[in-house]
Amino acid sequence: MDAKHTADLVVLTIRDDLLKILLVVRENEPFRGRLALPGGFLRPGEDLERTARRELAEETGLEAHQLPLLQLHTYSDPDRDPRGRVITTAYLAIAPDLPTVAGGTDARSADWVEVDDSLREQLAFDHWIIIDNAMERIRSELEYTPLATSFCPQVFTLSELRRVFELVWGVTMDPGNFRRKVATIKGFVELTGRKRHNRDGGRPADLYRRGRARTLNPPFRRPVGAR
Amino acid sequence: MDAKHTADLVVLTIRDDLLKILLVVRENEPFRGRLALPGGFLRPGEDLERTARRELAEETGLEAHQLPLLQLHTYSDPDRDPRGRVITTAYLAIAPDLPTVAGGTDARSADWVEVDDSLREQLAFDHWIIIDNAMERIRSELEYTPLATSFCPQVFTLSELRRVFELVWGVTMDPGNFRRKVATIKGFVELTGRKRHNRDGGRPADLYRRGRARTLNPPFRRPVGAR
DNA sequence: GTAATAGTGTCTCTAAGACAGTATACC
DNA sequence: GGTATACTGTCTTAGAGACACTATTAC
Repeated sequence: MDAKHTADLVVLTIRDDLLKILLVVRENEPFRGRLALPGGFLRPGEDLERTARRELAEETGLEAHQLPLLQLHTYSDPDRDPRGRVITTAYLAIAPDLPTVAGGTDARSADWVEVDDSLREQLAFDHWIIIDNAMERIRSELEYTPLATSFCPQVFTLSELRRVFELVWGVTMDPGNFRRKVATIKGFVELTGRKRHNRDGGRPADLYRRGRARTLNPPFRRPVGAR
Repeated sequence: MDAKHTADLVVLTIRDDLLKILLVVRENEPFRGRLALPGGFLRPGEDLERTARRELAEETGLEAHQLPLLQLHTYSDPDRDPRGRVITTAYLAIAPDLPTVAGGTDARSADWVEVDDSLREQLAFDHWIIIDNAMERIRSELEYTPLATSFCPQVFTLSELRRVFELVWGVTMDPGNFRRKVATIKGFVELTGRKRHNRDGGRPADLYRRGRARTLNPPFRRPVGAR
């Protein structure tokens, strides 16, 4: 049988010291007016990753040519879309805090919503399941891959990096042990030699950039009590 | 745009002390006569996991109602199928050594092929990429999930379980350390109390069954030099 | 007894967690 | 000086790897 196919995006960032997801208000039926993941239909000649990038730009104004996309999962319940047979593949994008986004053609507006809040909303389609699955995947990816650095700008402090782990896992971590742990993982981060001064005083922090490692060895272990 | 959608299966087992994958010889064009993953087209009312189960039964005679399927990745290159726009979602199934399989309707024959051999064959479509990605995924899953027990029958010895890790990772492991490691992971395996006697002598081995853990804590660490 | 396989104990080293102490900034 | 943030060191414990040793079978 023939089906339509969409790519939906879970776009995450840290803003105001909170973990936030990019959601759009649907402009068209079905679920007009509801919050939804940005995304849209596959076009001829495109693969799904290109669809995801194009829709992200169209719906939110985020140009993401260099943003790495991670394919998450494909949802194919026959009844998941009231319009008929629509299969969707979810992609993950993580960005450092970005300028406020603007709605594009398909969506009335695009905004950052705290992830926990988004899961309490009435979302369009099965999007709450997609977000829920995505969050569990991200919590796991933090253990074994340098994904956490995707939340940080090009150069960052270890406090910023630690905050990513704390927000995603819902824990607090000892700064000293975190620093030592990061240092034992080869290729995770590199010293830049520069420092960042704080407004309110305090010792200036060393600035780091991402390393070349594509996998963390040894991996992080999610603390007991973490999400 | 509309597209056709297929589910393809990476079915693995250990036979003759080798890691083997289930492949079919294609009965129809395109790629008639070539080896391919079992799989086929989505039908109305089915989700992709049901498609995968149905095709597995039709093409290979394997009834897999209770076999857990793990969704791997969706492949959507516009040119991946010469017939036109066909997107495929790959699923993983792992089975303990099974009775020899027979070809079904769509496929001339189904047979177990050593995985490394399969990657040297000229496979249909992009199936070598799917297998390659699947193997990397499995190597990773062994670290964090009880997937290894899926290769074993309901009750098994620790030597059998250790052999799964050795074959998938391409290493040899110290039996004593492996035993101690397995014991520290809560809910990974449980003692049955029974023992298995060997033909050629040797101390009888304790028999275990899978535990309830869905994630390994602490996880295994892939030895250096492992695949 | 020997050969074969299963299982235990011990020693060393790495890594994790708790937490005290030091360093460098702003005020 | 006080406060705030960044970083270092030390102690204890858990886990990994190497490897010697004991246990139980077939022959």
